[in-house]
Amino acid sequence: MAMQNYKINELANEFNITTRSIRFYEDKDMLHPTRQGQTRLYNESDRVRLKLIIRGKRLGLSLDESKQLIDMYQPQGANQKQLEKLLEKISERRTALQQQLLDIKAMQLELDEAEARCLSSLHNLCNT
Amino acid sequence: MAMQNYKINELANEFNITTRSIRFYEDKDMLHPTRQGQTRLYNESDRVRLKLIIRGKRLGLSLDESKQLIDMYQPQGANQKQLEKLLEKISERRTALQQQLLDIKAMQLELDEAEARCLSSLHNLCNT
DNA sequence: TATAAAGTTGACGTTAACGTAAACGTAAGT
DNA sequence: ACTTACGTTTACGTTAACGTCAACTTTATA
Repeated sequence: MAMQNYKINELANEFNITTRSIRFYEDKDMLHPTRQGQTRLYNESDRVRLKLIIRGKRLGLSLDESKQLIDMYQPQGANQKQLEKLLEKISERRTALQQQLLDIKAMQLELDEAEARCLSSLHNLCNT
Repeated sequence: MAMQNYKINELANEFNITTRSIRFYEDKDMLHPTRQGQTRLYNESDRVRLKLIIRGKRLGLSLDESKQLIDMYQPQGANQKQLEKLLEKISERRTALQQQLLDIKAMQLELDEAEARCLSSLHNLCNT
């Protein structure tokens, strides 16, 4: 089973983004496609990284934050200090995620109330 | 019990943002302080709106999106069409929140794995 | 072989969300 | 009266994350 390859447009379609964005991410050193001639070829690893970038965006992360997160996932030749720093960052991220969970719950409740008021208003409009 | 009032700096401190931001939000029509002389005075309603803005930011919403959400919460003199549009938007928001929940869970798992690898690497460093 | 389709690299434009600085008014403490 | 702190407006600066040409090459296809 040969390593799966993707052309830039395939990825752009799959994730519903522009090729411009994909090249931009490469510029930011977040993707590292090989070349066939001058054409970019992406492998599965790049695809995963792209997926993580998109997910990060949905959670409101900046590209820099996503990059840091992604880079954390393979602590290759990291020394002790770097590893401890990573653990710190992981912990911070976890805290942020917890907060986001709370925020989501709160916002869901407010949506419920807003919806109720909307429906009530609609009902009133019919009965007057 | 008189209506609670806040000065711009009190709010800035409470939410850990700059007064510049608060004035900016007013410019965007998201806050409506009264004036005492030329000084701004914020009431509880403004404070709540500010809280919603901040929460929106933590979830990655743009100011425009937050504004729309906040404006939804009081469908005052909305007609039927507007109310139905609101219900639609509420539903969309809910969907987005659901996706964010999934994203958070996924990211939490990945943080777990990343942490495990970090700890393992640290352990290896000690035993070699 | 022509011609369209998809790829490339610059380079400049754009929008959001403030930061920052200038230039000024006002109110409190010493 | 003087300073210090806080308030104001106006306006230009900045960063992130792309969009949008332009000018070109390569690949696929009729």
